[in-house]
Amino acid sequence: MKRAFYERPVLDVARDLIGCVVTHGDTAGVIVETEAYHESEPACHAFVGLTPRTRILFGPAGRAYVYRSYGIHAMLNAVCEPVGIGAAVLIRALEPVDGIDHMRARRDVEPVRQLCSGPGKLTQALGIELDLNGSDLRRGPIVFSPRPSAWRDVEIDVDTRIGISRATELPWRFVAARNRFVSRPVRRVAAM
DNA sequence: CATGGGATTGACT
DNA sequence: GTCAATCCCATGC
Repeated sequence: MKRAFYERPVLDVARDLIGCVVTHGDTAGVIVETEAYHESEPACHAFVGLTPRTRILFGPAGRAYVYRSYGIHAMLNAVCEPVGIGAAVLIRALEPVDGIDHMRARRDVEPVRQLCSGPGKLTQALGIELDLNGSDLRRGPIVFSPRPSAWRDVEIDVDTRIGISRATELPWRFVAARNRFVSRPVRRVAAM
């Protein structure tokens, strides 16, 4: 997708990324779960303002923001909104499409359902690490591409975000309806 | 420079 | 259901 796709309001991008494809090397999957984060709310890293860590978030849209969570997991985000506004979409789950055996080897688990069903799992399955922070999602090595035709009219459920302690009430989690590859089922469904 | 807290996961009770 | 692992970085002295 072009830069303009990511320069829009982060909630729109989070919704529209459902059904799009993430590719890294020989592995790829369809995005089935996302969350939006925006500098205006305290769950977003950019809430604290411009620091070395949040520099990427405030930069040009369409780049990867990759950070380490709990000292263990890498989290993949797509930076959104115009330069100067800190916002990003967290990629929380993929439906595996390509390189499934490679994913199995990296994850050391067999069932396809468990390969990318969580933000830390999918980065491990795709081999995404912190060195890709700031990379361009159009040029690679991580590439985001538009919805395949089968995903054109995907139905999307909305729910509150997972694993945060602040701004927990915001319905900023987006999930492909009835999809079995998500990290957790939706609790409070508000179909769109 | 020391401290504390995670946008999580997997193992275990 | 509980809990520890483990690293980055924001914050405060």
